[in-house]
Amino acid sequence: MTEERSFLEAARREKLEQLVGLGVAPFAYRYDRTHTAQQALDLFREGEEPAVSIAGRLVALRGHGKTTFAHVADQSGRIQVYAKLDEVGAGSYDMIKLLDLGDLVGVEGRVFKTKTGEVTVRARTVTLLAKALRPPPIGKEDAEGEQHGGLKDPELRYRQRYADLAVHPEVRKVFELRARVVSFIRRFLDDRGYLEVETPVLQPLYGGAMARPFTTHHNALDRQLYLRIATELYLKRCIVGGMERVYEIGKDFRNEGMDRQHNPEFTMLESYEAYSDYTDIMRLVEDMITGLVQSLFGAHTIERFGHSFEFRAPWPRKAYLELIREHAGLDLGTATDGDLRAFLKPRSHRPAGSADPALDPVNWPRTKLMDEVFKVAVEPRLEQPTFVVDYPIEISPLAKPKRGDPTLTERFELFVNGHELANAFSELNDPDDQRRRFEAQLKAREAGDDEAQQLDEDYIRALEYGMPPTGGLGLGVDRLVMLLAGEASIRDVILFPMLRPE
RNA sequence: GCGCCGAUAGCUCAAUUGGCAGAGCAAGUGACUCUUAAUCACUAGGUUGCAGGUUCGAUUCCUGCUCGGCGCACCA
Repeated sequence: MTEERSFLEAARREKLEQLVGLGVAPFAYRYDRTHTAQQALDLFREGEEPAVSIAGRLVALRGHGKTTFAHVADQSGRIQVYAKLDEVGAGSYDMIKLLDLGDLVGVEGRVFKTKTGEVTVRARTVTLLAKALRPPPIGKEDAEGEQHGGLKDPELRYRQRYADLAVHPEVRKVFELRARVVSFIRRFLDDRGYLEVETPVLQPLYGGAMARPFTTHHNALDRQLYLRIATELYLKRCIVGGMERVYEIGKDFRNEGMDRQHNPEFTMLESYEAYSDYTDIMRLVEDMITGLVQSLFGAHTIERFGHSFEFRAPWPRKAYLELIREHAGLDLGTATDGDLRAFLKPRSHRPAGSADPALDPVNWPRTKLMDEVFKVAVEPRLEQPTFVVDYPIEISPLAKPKRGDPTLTERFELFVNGHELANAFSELNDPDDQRRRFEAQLKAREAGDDEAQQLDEDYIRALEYGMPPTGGLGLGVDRLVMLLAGEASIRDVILFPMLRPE
């Protein structure tokens, strides 16, 4: 490493030594900042020169011999700094000449306006707070505000998110939005009497969703454990125990492919409310998301991805089977499996004689065919917020049968912009029925569906103690943030997304 | 997992049919006490992702690998 260090870093280390030679401590302990950059800008009044101390990273540096102009950026924004030999003193100016782009500095002085009209801090003292030994991948902004250079390589942006954030304030905005979303959800549920709880990430059995898990091993117990794929079954155990409204916002882990909508670990909100059903949960979701959009943007309509999304409630509720009839022209009451395959054939891009028989629609059970028809024909059409309700019972093993039609369940999924955002149901609380549903899942597993759920005896035991009727919700937080931030890739709403090792 | 595309200086990008690897910014030295993509002069900066192959000669053509992007599959 030492001999491989680039000449750019060598130059910075050389300056570091010169600074030490000048008696400057290159890595300070603290700084008394009185104003952020934005506060300092706002402070300016014509004819006044208020004193401020600001601190931040040097993002532009223009030396002119015995004067130096710079821009210092902090979390609030950036402000110009003007340092003049006569005003900071010769010793201090020697230090200023050794500063580099990327260094962290504190500046104390008075706010004034230059003759070209930019509000600026006229430095009285400049303090080095931390020397940057590596050059920041900083771009330049021209008079029209257009960026030149900068960090564009997406791999570097995700791998070195610290550099991405340091150089691109707009990236930080996405994560500020994310934080406001999560904080709003907490407040919303807390205000409705929900209790936030934490359930196990390491689980002896995984359940609550259809997915392949990560496995791990506990040494002292010498047993295999799974990273959770959902919090569902534990949260409902809480409901059994009399915690009538609970939620958890946490990471789930699914051992599946990665693409711009999937990261192996992702953030899920799950909430459960005793004595309510899925219609209550629909209203809860409407209230939560319309409230969120209103609180974030002060409006019910937002423009994203070239479309306008209208969040004003109530949102349309459309039955799963109706939508398939409407968009695919298939009546699932009378259509045969062959009809479904015939519909899928021209629309599905699956390789015909694929090596993996599980990928060949010819071998799919009817439920999977239906699901595929829905995915291909219906999902892309669900642009505006829409509740899809009453899913077939075979693909909903944790939901109560629908009143009046036991082939369906009281379940809904919320779709926006063609993507599923939430999944919810009237929770199945009949332990004997739950056992039968698990057993059906076991059969599906034996038939080769490795995402089918496991039979959780302890969960059934919990239901046998009696679970009140309960409405439950799962909501993908990353997906919600993607929609609200207008980001097409999940990697742009996760600070440190999963990447292959360098 | 499959397909397509990509990887060149710290960053952003060039390089003609295969013929000495370049620019802007960043960096170094000098000049400059209201500049703002500061300016001017000079200087330095490269194992062209890795490993092979073809060729007198490879950034360029071929094969394999690594990493990434996009699409498909899986899924939320």
